[in-house]
Amino acid sequence: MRPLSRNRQRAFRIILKEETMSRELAKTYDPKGIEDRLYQKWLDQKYFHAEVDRTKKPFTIVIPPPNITGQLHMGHALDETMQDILIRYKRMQGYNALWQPGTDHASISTEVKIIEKLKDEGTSKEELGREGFLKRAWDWKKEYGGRIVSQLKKLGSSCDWDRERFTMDEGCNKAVTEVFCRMHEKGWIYRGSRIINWCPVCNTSISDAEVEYEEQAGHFWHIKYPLVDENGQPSKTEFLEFATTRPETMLGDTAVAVNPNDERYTYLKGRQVWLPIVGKAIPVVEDDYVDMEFGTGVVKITPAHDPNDFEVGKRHNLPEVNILNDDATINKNGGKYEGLDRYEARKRIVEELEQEGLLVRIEDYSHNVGTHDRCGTTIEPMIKQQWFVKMDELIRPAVEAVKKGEIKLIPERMEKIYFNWTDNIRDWCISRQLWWGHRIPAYYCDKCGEIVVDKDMPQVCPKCGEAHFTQDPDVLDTWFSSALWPFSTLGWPEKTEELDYFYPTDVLVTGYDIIFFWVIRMVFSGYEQMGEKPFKTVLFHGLVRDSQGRKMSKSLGNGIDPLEIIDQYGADALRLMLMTGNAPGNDMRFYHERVEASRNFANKVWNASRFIMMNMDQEEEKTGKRGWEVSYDEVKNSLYPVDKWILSKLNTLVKEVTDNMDSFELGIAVQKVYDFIWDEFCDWYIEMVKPRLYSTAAGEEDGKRAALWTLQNVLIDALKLLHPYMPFITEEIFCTLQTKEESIMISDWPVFMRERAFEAEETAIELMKEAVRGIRNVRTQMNVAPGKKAAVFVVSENEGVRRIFEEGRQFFTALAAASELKVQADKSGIDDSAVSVVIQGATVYIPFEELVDIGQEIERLKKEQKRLEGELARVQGMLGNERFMAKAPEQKVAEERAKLEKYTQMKAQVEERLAQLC
RNA sequence: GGGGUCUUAGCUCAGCUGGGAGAGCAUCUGCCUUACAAGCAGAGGGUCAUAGGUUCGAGCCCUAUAGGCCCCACCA
Repeated sequence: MRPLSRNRQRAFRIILKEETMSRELAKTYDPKGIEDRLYQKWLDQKYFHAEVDRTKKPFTIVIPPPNITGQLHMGHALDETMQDILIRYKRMQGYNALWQPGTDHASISTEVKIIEKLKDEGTSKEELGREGFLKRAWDWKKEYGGRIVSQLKKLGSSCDWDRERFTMDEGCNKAVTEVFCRMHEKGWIYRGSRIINWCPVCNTSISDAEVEYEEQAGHFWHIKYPLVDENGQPSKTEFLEFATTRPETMLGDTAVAVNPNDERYTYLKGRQVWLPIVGKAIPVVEDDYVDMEFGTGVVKITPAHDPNDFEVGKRHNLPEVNILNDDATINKNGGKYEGLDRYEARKRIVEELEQEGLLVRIEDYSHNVGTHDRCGTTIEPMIKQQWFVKMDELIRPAVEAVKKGEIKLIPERMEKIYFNWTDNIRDWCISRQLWWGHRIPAYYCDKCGEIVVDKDMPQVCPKCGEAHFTQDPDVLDTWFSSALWPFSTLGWPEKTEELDYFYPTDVLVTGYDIIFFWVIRMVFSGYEQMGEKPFKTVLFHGLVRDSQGRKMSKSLGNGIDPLEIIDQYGADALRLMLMTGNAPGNDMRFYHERVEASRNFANKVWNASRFIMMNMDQEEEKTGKRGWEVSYDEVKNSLYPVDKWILSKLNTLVKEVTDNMDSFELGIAVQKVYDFIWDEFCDWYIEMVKPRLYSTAAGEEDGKRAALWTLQNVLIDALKLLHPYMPFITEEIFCTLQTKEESIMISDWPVFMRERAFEAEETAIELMKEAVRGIRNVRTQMNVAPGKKAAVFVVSENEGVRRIFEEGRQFFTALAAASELKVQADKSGIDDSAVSVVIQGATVYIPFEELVDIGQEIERLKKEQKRLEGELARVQGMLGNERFMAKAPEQKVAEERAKLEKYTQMKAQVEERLAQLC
């Protein structure tokens, strides 16, 4: 390999093979070292930073803030890669691109982790007290909060780190308090005693969205309660049978219900049943809620521990008897069962019922049990005083926005999931009995108990004048602050320039799994607080699963650490792998083989560039001029048809990729770039220009320079198209390749240029490619040794076709392994035993010295004849169909006509050749 | 119970508004051709789940069926 020019040596010092200290570029691309160096450069140059600039159009993405407790996983990697691609693309297009980063305090997750840690240290939350605990939490945040951020950087994320935010920083706190007070003022946040989901392990209420149902094998206990006789005593003969999955809740039963239309039970009207164990009479009520078809048509009602029963209880004014303590042990209302765990109590109650002859039978039963999504504990419905957000009115603009298309969801089917939630929405329980989070700005008068909601602790009670207050001990659901993220990060409630300029944001990228938790809540919060949507488009992605299609999880131990993959293959390879062959909203599987394929592509790009740089160096040594110093106008007239062909192909690529990116078809876009670089550019174009570059013949200087110019400029544009996906390698090559611009990430995105569309050259080169493929094919079929050259005759009556081959003679000879190329109008001088390949308008003959099996050759031609006949039949069928001709679009008809001509011509050529041989 | 989604080459998946079935990996054959063996040149392999329908034309639209996955609801 050639030595490098001086400035090139400098740039490549880092990637030289250290062990040899030779001047060769490494044959394989090694991302180690390069990635960190380039990322640091971008940071130093402040390329990620965006300032309000009214002369430019903004393009904004807010990051879904990762939890401070989190470690980077494949889901993040996919999420961040997509955002980075969009941001880098828009930045190159000249937009003022802001990627707003930050982290989430993740109230309950973090609190649980800290509690675990405290336990290890032999202490506890209670022992530390609220203040002490919060101090520990902040320490924890300082220690681990930065970890996830540094991991995001490894991916190449071009976030504006100068603007990093945290959901519990001063500004976000202010936003949360402001929203709480405003909504309370409006009556949309209220405090109420309602049935909520309680996690007995985390000791807090949780929202409906946080309940995960899982199918569990359980039992159905068939039980009977005695009716109450006329003396007010339990009857010895009359019973009412029903079934339950949670027998212990009978301690809180306050009624038994039947359907009013159930004729079997009309006699029960006005009667009572005897609640065993507890020993009291409870009424029989009639309620439509009861399904007559199910079981015996009798339901025990426990208003305090079942959401449906709660409703029934409200309708019939039933007492609510809470039988559970917060840790799910039975409380004093459970009498002798007080203090027992809910499951132990269940066991004993069943035993007691059995002894009393009230247990009819036990049936195996599989049913869905609500669990807490964070800890997996079976949740317990309980009636508690909590804070709620009233949803019915708040949700309306959020529904309208999507219906009217003001907010676009990609893929579209996500809209159905969205509406499914909005249509069935219930009030949002926002208070949590935790310490780590935003404290609820509600204050209770120490004297009269009056509730005052305000930004700060009130001075005097408006009711009784008392000056002492106690703040509500609860904190807010972590999603309450996340819901404000698109505007709180931009400075709201202050009227900042940023807010005015960057809001509404453009795209939100996230997984479909948090559509309820987050997306919808941001939408209604945006409309409510800002009077404007938070983003224009939501781009959803799926889950990254393991190679067997399972979710990656800690318990399965099947998670793949993105950082290890980056270490092994480079961030670019990981990013490319995540983006190929995947459609929006679809899950994908992780395969090492797929990362390897991406790594191989990086290497391909590297080597193509290496080849081009080598040739440029040689040219520079000779002429002292760099390729990029030459303008298009200077080489325009020296361009060969192949040069125009690749430029034209690139031109089309630019248009298509841009269109795909604009429609968020990121996977399709990168696939096209991949195919262009590997197939068209490397496998064809580079091979086509090699003879020209290596030529020492006089008078070829202009042509050589045109080739170099084309190589370099096509490469640069291809790198630009690739840059959003593979930022590191493209930057490294770009900077080495030329010195005009300092970074590819702030260079201009390529645009389609009409004057660089060369249709004639495209057709010509495609024809030659077909000839080359045909010849290679025949050679393989005939087992011709690769090194063995043979003369090639191209015979065509068409002068234009002959000219095409004359103009491409140089590379065609090389690619077709021809010892010599003769282009002629007739087949004079060609031996009959020559092998032939038919392309449109020409027949290519290859006379091999060895005897060719004529029979085999005839066979081959007949096969080709048959294929063409098949094609012709299809085309003629279409063109002969009146209705096709009447209804098909003009362009389609023209295409088919062209095919008819092509196949007719080729068939004639094949038949002519067959006639000669037979 | 309601809804979504998938079924395309041996495997994993693309296939944009309907207009002659694609990629990567795997397999087979031949090549260390001075950018790249993480490569090059060739090849094999698909009744696009099944059955109907709409259409000049269906992998794509409609209906039904079978199987897989997911979300929501939660009949106690």
